[in-house]
Amino acid sequence: MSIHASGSCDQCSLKLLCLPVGLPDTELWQLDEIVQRRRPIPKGKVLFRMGSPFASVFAVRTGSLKTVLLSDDGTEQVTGFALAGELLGLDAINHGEHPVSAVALESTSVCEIPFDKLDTLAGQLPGFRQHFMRMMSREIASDESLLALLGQRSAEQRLAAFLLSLSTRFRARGLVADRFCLSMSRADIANHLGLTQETISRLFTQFRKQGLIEIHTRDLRLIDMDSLHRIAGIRFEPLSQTA
Amino acid sequence: MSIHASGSCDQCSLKLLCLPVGLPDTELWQLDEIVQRRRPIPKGKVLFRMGSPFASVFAVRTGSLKTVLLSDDGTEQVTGFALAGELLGLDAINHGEHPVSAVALESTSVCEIPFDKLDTLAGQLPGFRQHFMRMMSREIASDESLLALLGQRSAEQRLAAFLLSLSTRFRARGLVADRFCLSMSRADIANHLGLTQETISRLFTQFRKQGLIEIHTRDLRLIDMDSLHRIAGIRFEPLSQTA
DNA sequence: GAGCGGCGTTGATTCAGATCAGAAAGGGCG
DNA sequence: CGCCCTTTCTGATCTGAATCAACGCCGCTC
Repeated sequence: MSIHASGSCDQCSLKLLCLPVGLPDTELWQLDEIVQRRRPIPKGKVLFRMGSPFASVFAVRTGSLKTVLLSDDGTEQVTGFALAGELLGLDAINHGEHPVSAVALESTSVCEIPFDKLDTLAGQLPGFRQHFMRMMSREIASDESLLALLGQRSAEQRLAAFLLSLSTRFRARGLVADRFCLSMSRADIANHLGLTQETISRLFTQFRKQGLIEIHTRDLRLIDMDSLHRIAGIRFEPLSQTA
Repeated sequence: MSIHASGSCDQCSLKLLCLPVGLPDTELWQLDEIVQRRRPIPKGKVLFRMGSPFASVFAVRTGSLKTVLLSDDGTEQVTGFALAGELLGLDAINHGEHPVSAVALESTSVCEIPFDKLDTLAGQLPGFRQHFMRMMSREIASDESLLALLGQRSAEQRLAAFLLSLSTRFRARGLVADRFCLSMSRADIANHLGLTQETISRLFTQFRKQGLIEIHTRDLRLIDMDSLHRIAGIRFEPLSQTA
């Protein structure tokens, strides 16, 4: 049960990124009414576990998470990272259970939106329905970009594209685009990009020596974005909502 | 207006796989009314081109297509193959233009569903809305599995998994699971799996020599599915769990 | 502040799959 | 049927990233 009901969608700084997008104030309260605000999830703890029943979609309020798909043989794939304003659980609507686990990368708070109520609202408010479909669609499109990244690009290109994608997402959140903190470990980045931790580490030092970035453990600064773009080989269209 | 109106959803053999799923007969006619049936697309021709404006979702009636994402630098990624009963264009709802091109792999017929009408119907019929969301969700989940395939698996594992996945999809369409025709070229398979056509070719002969499959150009027979399953999903250790 | 464990870096070596180069097999068409 | 063109197959070689192996660093706890 959520007792921790600080804030409302109306007052939330993310309302231009998150589910409320496009909802007129006269309708926003209806969404607000079904949103449950939860107490923060500590770093390393799961929001939901792969295989667990699906009942709600989640929106990240603060912090970040990774989504991890565990295969039968024990292999893991970090399918994405979720930042503030992004939705989690869209992949679970179909089967009714989560195909991935969501793990907090830092202390993270989320809003819970019970799916049955969301669906009802989608029936009533065309604008909301359309926006929700767009968010699902964006998820598909961004997964496709990531597929192209994993299928066609060198390690160097992948990391450059990943950093630029993060940068874009931070900027969309009103943060500076050239200086941010990596909440995920090298191993998580590596896994997500289909590489190894050693390769990521080597690339970070290579980029640093080339004067493209500055990095101290997890504090990152992008110095030469143009070169990074050139390396990435893609004029980016964002990599992923969940990149 | 579509003049080529052969058949209706009600009579279509795919109605248990396609958009009509879960719609009671009393509502099916409403869907039927907005579906436009097109004349077949010849092999190699596009259904829609990357970058073109999005107006409709398409359902494959017969035949098959590949979806291709073209990057700025000219590299292509085959993001998927669409078989009968599957939807195309879901990734375009967000930006309003197609992020991929859809190319027919053989003579292929599709049904066109104008998205504005689909959305209206989604507002009116909860069952339809929920099913459509499930189809979008499934797309996301399956892209995530593919991500795991590209991120973590060897060439051998990728191809085995791909063949088994095709097999499953054919079976769901009432076809035999162990004998089918590959409508896509080796190059398409290779690209989709993040490999080269030479590797695919070598793997086919390897699988043949191991007695796992029989293959004559594009006519495939899966002989030892158990072994294919074993190949598709073994080895590797989990990766560090937290943060 | 000594010891410890998780993360990150660096170096040496290996190997899966890419690349390069042809040969063979179809397949459409005059 | 014979020609041409595309697709597929096979072999030889190369290479980017994985793997294997230490080691340093930082933040803990005791």
